[in-house]
Amino acid sequence: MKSYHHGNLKKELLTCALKMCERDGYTKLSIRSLAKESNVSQTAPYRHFKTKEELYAAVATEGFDKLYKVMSKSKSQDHKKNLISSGKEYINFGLKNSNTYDLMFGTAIADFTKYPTLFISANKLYQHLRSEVANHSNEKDQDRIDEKSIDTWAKIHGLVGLLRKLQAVPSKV
Amino acid sequence: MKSYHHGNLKKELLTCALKMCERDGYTKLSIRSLAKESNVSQTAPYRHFKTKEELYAAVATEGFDKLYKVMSKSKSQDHKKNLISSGKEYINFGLKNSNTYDLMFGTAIADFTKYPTLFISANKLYQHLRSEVANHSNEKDQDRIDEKSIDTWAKIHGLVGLLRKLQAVPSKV
DNA sequence: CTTAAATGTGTGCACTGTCAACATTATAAT
DNA sequence: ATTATAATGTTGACAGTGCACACATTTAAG
Repeated sequence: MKSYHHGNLKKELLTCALKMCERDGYTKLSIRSLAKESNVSQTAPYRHFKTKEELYAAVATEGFDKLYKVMSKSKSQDHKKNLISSGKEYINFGLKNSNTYDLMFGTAIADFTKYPTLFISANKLYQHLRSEVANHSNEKDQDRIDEKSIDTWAKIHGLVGLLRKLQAVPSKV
Repeated sequence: MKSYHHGNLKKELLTCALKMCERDGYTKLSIRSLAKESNVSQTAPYRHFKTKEELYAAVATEGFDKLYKVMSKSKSQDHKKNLISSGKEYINFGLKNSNTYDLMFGTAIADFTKYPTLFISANKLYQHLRSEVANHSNEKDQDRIDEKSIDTWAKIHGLVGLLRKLQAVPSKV
């Protein structure tokens, strides 16, 4: 029944990895366990991901794309509403997908620039946030927009991190 | 020369682990490599750290204590100065000791409450920040103080994380 | 002084990332 | 269509890992 060549292994590995990562945490996500869970030989994944970090990068990319999606949902005329919605979605994502989130923002992947698709996805997310900040603040100066964007991102990102450590109640964003 | 019983192995292991963690990142810090670098048998560390996570916890505790120390340096009458100094020291610590920082705030240690000394050290740090925030803001309401404290911590924590990902210039804190 | 506890060593198991050699299939060149 | 080649799969091996066990040696308590 099962042919020697799978035909679509890379995609299947990726979705399986995403599932496993979120379920068990990325530290538990091993190439071998991934292979086993995908019913394929131990080293088959190496044909599609040269190294474990590359697998991580692929999973993280998927994560950034998913996050981008939920943050782009709100398309109100009210720019403030958009920004708030994005913030909520961001925090929600960070709390619900905490394992994937940690892979995305931890030190598992040392250098994003080594993985162009990952870098692009992460940047796309930033650009989206940036545009929302720009719209909301009516700021013209590009550097100031970047400063504000990073500030807000930092705040939200920090919140996500701390909300998981402490059992504190989130303040107003 | 070297006696069978080391006499001070735990402390020596800890400082060695701290060094290795910062040098290679906590993912590379293995119990075995630690044992080797400390010139002791592979399983000797297990007499002092029952599990790898416990070793992590010990290193992280050390990190929190160090961070507390540098953040408590400034004892000006000007509360604003104290807060700003602490912020700078925090960011500096996060950037200089990025590997240890990641161990402290990543998901390597799932639940702080499992390691009381770690929990206490982390809390002590928070209480310090909290007191500085309280002093600076002249706020009375305890919940509001907590909110503000978490907000500022979140912002700084987020900043540290992002500053390492992006090559951006930090904005005013 | 004897006995128990603390702390060290050696061995072994199951798992990991990665590599090299080989098998099979799909694709491109003739 | 047939053949060479590249893509994709499998098996086996190596060193490194966390951890559990039995054992050795030292320290401390009775």
